[in-house]
Amino acid sequence: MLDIKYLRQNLEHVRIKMLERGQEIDMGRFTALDTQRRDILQEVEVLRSERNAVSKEIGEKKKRKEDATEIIARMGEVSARIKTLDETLKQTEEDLNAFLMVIPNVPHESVEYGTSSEDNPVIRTWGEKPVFDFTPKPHWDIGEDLKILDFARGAKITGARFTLYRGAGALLERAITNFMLDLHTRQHGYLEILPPFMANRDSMTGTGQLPKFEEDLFHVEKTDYYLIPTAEVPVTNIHRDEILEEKDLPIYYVAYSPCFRAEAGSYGKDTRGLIRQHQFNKVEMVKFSQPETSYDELEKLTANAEEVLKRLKIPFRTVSLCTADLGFSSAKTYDIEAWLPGQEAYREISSCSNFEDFQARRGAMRFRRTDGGRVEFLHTLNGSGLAVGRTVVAVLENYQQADGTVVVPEVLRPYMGGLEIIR
RNA sequence: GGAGAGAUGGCUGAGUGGCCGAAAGCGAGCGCCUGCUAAGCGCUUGUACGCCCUAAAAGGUGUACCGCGGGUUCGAAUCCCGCUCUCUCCGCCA
Repeated sequence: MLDIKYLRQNLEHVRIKMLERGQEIDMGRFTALDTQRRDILQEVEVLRSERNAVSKEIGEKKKRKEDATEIIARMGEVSARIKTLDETLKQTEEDLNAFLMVIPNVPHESVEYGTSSEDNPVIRTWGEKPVFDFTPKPHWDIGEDLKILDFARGAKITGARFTLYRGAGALLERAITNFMLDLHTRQHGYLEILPPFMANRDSMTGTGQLPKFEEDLFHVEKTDYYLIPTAEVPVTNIHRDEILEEKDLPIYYVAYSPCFRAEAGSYGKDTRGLIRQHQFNKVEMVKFSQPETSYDELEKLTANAEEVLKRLKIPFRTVSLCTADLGFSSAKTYDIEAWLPGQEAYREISSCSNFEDFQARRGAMRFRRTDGGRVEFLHTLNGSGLAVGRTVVAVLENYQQADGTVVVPEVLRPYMGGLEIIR
């Protein structure tokens, strides 16, 4: 959510920034609601003030056994008026809030203007693409041939976009997860979290999934709960409605979780393989920082995610999302794209974002300055470190051999009982 | 699933209709005192929103907030209703 005072004072600037994202915002409606709210607020507060004063007077009169029936009657009318105004005020605030809640974040000044993912500038490229003396296979063929991925049975058990892992496949997924958690906790200074895999409406609203993107979520019937689409939701909401001490910042958390996405509107896209599933595993890094250091933290966070691919020796490139491709809550996002030889394409494997105070404002996440004691919104960041299923894809495709077997990356072998080749 | 108890400021804990944004203690901050440390003394110590002032802060002022949402009343932390969460006991269960 944007700062309402900032919005008031920068109407045109925000309008243009939203247009760059491809969003038309009706600023007239905002101004009307905002003005109406303040007008009613002022009127009702004057009346409340009067009621407070006179009620005190009534109390004193009664104590002195004086007659107060006349002013009691008058205050009855004032109270009735307050009640009416309160109802209008409540409605206006709801409308205003609903309006603000669906306005995306303002892109950071360093974010380039663009109209699609084609316009995302490449920031850096790492690694040598493997050269094969045979035609590399896509991971779904590799996985099925080795009997480590079973798409047909996943679909039988549940439905499309669900996969059954077997044997070395299941072990590989688990090994990658543990390797990444160990790297981030032991080398990069993150505290491991194991969060709930369902979250309530307030949490979903805090991080920005709701109210706008309800159709992307799985809702659990007869409850207020949603399956989390990413560990970002429960982990960022750890500090919802809290005031932290500045000395405790920055805070680094890392969490493994399964992620559940309805993938509405992606019919026909990536229908084969592990790339786009309704359920997948992810290791997520989440940071809380002071505003002045959040962009340094974003660079470090992105480097932490890249380090996973470097250690796995998988080629990748990092792009900066342009205005049109930027997520709803994000001010700036780097996507890390791993090279997939089977598809001859770079595919997203991590997304690292700085939300600035956008989520903090929605979720009332604040901190108190050591110097001066002022309370301010903090900045939240997160990034995949990495998407586990897609890392399995990258390993299978980059480490495949002519005979259909797959070499296990060296850093994963300790996590797989020393296994060197999946055959 | 059944029965009961509870939810107050950073923490502990008073408060059963007006004198309560809220006692007291602890903690924290500032100052005084003491050769250092400790003790002692004094003061300060929530958040949000609106308005005034300001370049912006600071400051002033008003309103709201005692788990959340309604209700009664001139007036609610306090009375009534609903909900959520926590704890205890019973049942069930990994």
